[in-house]
Amino acid sequence: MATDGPSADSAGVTTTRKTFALLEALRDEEGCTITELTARTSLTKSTVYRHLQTLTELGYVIERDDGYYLSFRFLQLSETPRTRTPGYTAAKRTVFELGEETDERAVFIVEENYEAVYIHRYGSLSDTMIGKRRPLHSMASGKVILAEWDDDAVAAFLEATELEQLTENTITDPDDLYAELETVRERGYAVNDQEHMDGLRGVAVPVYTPDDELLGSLGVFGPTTRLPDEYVHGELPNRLWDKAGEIKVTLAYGE
Amino acid sequence: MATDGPSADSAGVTTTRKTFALLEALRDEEGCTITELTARTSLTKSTVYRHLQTLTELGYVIERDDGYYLSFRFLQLSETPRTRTPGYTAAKRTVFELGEETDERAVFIVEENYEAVYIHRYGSLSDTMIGKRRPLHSMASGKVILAEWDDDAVAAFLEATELEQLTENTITDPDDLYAELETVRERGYAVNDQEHMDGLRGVAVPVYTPDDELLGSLGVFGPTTRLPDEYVHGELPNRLWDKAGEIKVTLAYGE
DNA sequence: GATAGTGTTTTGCTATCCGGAACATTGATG
DNA sequence: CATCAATGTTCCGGATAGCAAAACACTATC
Repeated sequence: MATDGPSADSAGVTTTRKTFALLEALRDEEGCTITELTARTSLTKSTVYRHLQTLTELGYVIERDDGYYLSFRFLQLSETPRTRTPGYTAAKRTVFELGEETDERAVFIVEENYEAVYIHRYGSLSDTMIGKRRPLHSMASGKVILAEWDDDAVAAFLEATELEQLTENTITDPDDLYAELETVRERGYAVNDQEHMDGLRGVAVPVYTPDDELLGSLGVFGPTTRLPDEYVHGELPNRLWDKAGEIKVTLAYGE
Repeated sequence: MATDGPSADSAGVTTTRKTFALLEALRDEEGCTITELTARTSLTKSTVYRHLQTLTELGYVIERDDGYYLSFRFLQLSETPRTRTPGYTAAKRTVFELGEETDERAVFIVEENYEAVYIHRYGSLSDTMIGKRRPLHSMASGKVILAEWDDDAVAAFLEATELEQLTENTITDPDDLYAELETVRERGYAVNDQEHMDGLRGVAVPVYTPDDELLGSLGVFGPTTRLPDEYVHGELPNRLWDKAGEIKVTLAYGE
């Protein structure tokens, strides 16, 4: 069931909301029939059919014998933000190298609408996580990004969001978060110590452009058994700083 | 000016077409103001405003001081097809390795609606090409894919499309294409010899799943000066076969 | 052949979307 | 400060586009 579907209480263009409810149902499960999409959305059969026909004509949905699929044409819409700045493209290559060198999951994450968004990721073949959104406060990468903001900006974030408790370790008290961000600023890196998911640790550093603007956050995560304290506070941040510096150099001097 | 916008002659849900006209205008140029989008689309100012507000509420568009931007949320829609099969994810890593090893542009391409679509690419920081669509007949990767089809399927393709002439070398005669596909089948690889763009050569091979289904096409391309005949017909296809085989093995036995 | 399930088309109704106009805001200029 | 132009935001009445329900067509199964 698509979670971002149209709501009767929402303003705006209702037809557009219905279209996206349908697209999100397909996002969550491809190859659905019209009957299945009717069940997954709160739309009627003929509305589903009509929207699908339109989306198919526009090239955003593919109809096959067994059902409907999202088209690769959405790549054109997603690559526009993902290549918004050459830094994002440079980070892609770095994430790959980092993943290979550490033999762990490597990620490049940015913030959008107060959420951490996976832009690039090196890891398993199954779930690429790209495009997925996570709370800023419970991730090393998110904390790195928050640490770049002044207190007013962090206060606005706290006003607009809730410090959701995901594990026993998750920071849920604003004062604790301010203190943690201060630690991140001093250290130059952030650690997620099972704050997002039990058994998982992560380290992240900020990535700056040659103009010293924050580009995003470069991070590595893995099971606690493979990321002990000495590594998390020693070699790993060092390696991440090196890699972040490589991105900066690539941007300053070209490939 | 968005090229896939709504047309007065089209059937279907007109409101949805207007929404996508707007999204495509933003795809082509980000950071536009309402006035600019009104000029770029044939929509009126209040329609533009209304749709943008809806898209912003849905999280697909971001409003900033200087204009409107596409959200990373589109990654969620594009990653669904791009991770439709683990083979595509495996191909991503291989494309990177291939690009690094050859020091050329490396690509993984699939077919959708009779067009070649760049799914993964290793190359310059500027234009990543991902999501872009190209004619099948003028690309090595496209010819590899066409060579996998039987004559009926190729005939249907020829019926539905036009063999557009892009360079002097482009194949524009159906009989020539059939002959070329036969050559591709015999050789096991395809060459694009300045058929798509003057000065550019490419080589591509098919990538198969462990079930021997066609996954897509793995290719390398670069300027003719760097891709001479001996390389194009010798070491390069060999390397591509090796890499394609690696994908197959990865899929068969895991990472 | 009959039947159930699913996809496609039809159709009348009305609410939604639209576009034009009014209004609000902002920045620049004198 | 006042004025003005440009741009963004809201309002509003009308009509048509979108809707949902129903009818119809198609397919697979027994």
